[in-house]
Amino acid sequence: MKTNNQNLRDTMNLDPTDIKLLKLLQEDATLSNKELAEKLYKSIAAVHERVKKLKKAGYIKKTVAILDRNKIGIGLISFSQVFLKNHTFEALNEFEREVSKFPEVMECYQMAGSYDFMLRIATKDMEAYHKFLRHKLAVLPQVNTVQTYFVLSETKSETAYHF
Amino acid sequence: MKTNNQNLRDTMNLDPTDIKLLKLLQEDATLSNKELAEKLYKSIAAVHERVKKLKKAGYIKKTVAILDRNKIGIGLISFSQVFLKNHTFEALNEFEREVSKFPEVMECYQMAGSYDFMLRIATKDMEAYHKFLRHKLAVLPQVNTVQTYFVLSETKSETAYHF
DNA sequence: TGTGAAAGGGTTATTAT
DNA sequence: ATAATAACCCTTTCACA
Repeated sequence: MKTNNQNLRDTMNLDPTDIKLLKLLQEDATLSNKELAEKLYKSIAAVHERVKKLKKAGYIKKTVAILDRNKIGIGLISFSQVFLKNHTFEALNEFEREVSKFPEVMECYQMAGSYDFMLRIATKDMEAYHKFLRHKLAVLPQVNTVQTYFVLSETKSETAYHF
Repeated sequence: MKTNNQNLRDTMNLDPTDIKLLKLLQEDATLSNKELAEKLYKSIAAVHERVKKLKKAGYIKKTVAILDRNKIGIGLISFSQVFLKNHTFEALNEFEREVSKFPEVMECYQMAGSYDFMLRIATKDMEAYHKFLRHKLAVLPQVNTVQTYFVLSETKSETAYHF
């Protein structure tokens, strides 16, 4: 099974129809096979088959609803640059594992350059961020320093890649 | 119409079922009303009605497919801190408007603190990033300096908020 | 791979409670 | 606000090109 999947992923080639399909679905995943078929000048069955393949091959990782974060009480986004005390394999791994468990951490990236990790953090407000920093992030034994920048306003927030 | 919508948005209160619904859909928007109804111990019609309301009221902004960016040839993510030459209302607005048009810019945030904007940029590779910087971003007349940090690896990437 | 048709299931509007 | 019904549309599969 594992081998099969891997083979599919590595060998699958996207034709122009697949690319259009992916572009449409990453903008609006509620499009029905019928609607997609019309836009692509293909039959419903053909579209259905392609979408199934693209999912199986891992091109489509998941389909999700994007919520209005302010309406659900997520009022503060911040970016934290985290410097670790040391850069052993174990320290990096352990930090990644632990920090990924925090629900406030939406994204975690290991960075090239002057700091080690960049986190995008979503909290209700400044007080919630403060608690997160004091009781969760700063408490991790691998962490040396944390530098946080707060978002004033969100101008663009896109999930669809241009390719 | 506009007034109606606005009223709906501002006055709608979420009960525990709405919250569970939103949480389920932001993890997996392919769940059918039937599946949601089973998980929430409600009727299909009730779930259908709630989802419709939550969309209309703007809680659910859109539903999208999340693609595997490496498979579609987006190999480089970078964060750019952008400092503007001046901070007039017009300069800020004009920068936001122009930078949002670039497909490489996935996210644009105005920041509190020492720099003005934070961009998350997605490109095929370093060469594509370089072209973007030289011919698009650095060319904007409002831009003073750009400091870019490159992502080595993505440890966590989540679209679902914890609320 | 793509097509068209058939069967089954899901979605949606309507009704009533 | 929820439940039940019915009509409709969509998804899914299959035989065939």
